[in-house]
Amino acid sequence: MTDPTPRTTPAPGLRERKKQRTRDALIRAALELFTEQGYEETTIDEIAEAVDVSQRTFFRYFANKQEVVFAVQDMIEARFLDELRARPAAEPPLTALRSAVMTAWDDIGQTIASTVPVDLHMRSYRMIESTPALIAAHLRRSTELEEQIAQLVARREGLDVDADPRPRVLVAAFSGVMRVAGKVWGEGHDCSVAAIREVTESYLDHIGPAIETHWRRG
Amino acid sequence: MTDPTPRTTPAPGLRERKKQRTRDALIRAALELFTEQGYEETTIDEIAEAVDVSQRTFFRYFANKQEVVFAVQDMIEARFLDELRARPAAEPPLTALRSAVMTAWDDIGQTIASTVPVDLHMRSYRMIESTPALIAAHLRRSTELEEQIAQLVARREGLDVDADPRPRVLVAAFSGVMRVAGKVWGEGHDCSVAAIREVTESYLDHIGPAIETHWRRG
DNA sequence: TTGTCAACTGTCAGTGGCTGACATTAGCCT
DNA sequence: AGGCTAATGTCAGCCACTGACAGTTGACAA
Repeated sequence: MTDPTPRTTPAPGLRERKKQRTRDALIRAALELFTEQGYEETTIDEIAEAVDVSQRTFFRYFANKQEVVFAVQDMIEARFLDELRARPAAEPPLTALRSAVMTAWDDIGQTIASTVPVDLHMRSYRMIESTPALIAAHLRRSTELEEQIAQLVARREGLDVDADPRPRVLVAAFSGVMRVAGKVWGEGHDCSVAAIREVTESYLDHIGPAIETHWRRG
Repeated sequence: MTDPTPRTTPAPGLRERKKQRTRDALIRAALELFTEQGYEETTIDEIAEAVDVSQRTFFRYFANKQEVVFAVQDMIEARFLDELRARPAAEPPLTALRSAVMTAWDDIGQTIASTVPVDLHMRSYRMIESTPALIAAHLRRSTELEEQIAQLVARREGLDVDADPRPRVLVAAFSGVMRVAGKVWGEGHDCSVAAIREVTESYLDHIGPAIETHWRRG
């Protein structure tokens, strides 16, 4: 009766599905509470109670209170990095970054929205930017992600990140643009995925021509 | 008997001096413990006990555990901002920044060293860079300081930070260089103030000519 | 189907960061 | 000297987080 040949994942059993549901519920409940009454004002006990699990269980899914806030970002970033790794090596670096972002955003429409509605994600973004402790965490995460991207870009081009400054510079510029795009989206009223796609695309168009000189010595 | 006409400060009484001593002792003890056994591994109780005050008193001097780590940086930054404000308006922006840094470092030799030995300060710097929670806090503080500097630079030049991108760009470049200089100093073995002065100066020399075009419309 | 194993969860007790309330001490000022 | 007020100690309590132990529940083989 059961089909034991799924495409890639090894058939998630009942246990795995249950775990996933609990995790998703915790994220949703946490973000809902955080955005409604504030991050500091929300207790882990409240979150756990909303999902009807023990406080201890919360900490079995998330190492700390901050982690649940960035769970969605984690998914998006992981997807982005995967896409980036999958881009053909022949593609110029900025083009690869751009394509990866776009593909990632498209997938988010399906994958993420099933966990957390897009507008909740947007409200969370605003909450992060207005909570000192989360701003700090966000900055740290950003620098770590930048470093990862720089490493990937360098490998694509066969360069050494420490010897050649161009990967880090490109990634810095790219990240700066992405950051501004995210900010503009967060301040706007359009919570759709299409909106952030649009904004990102137009912003990337601006730096594109300016940087996209031929890297690889011909 | 008492001289009621000090130059600027209104004659610190016994109470004030005592407070200052307690605060300094707390900072010294905290940094000493942090650098020796680690930040997370050190308890507020330990710090308080080392200075022979109650835990509650610690929290009357510092809002939280992180604050004591950055107390010295706070002094340095405050001094730097003061110097920057005092620079003549005729000076080109980068020159003003450079002069302010140099003067600040010179003062640190006297002012800060009396609170915390320079080598302890250097060890603290290394500890911060290797403690995730402190890295995050450090990044947030840095962006806030950058914003303040950008505001000051903009005012000097009679510009609007939101309308003209140049202040923020200059400050970003300046901060980047300062950051690298700090890193290089932290990795080196020379804990003297002269060393960091030297490093800073040489690094600033590099970007100087590149950016120092005439800003003010002549 | 059943029984075993391992994973998931709840409970409990405890640590450490942090705060409010209240009493006590100690510098300041007349 | 004595009143005022700031600084401190004490205590009780909240909340984030953790280890230990026990109970429950999927997974999997006999």
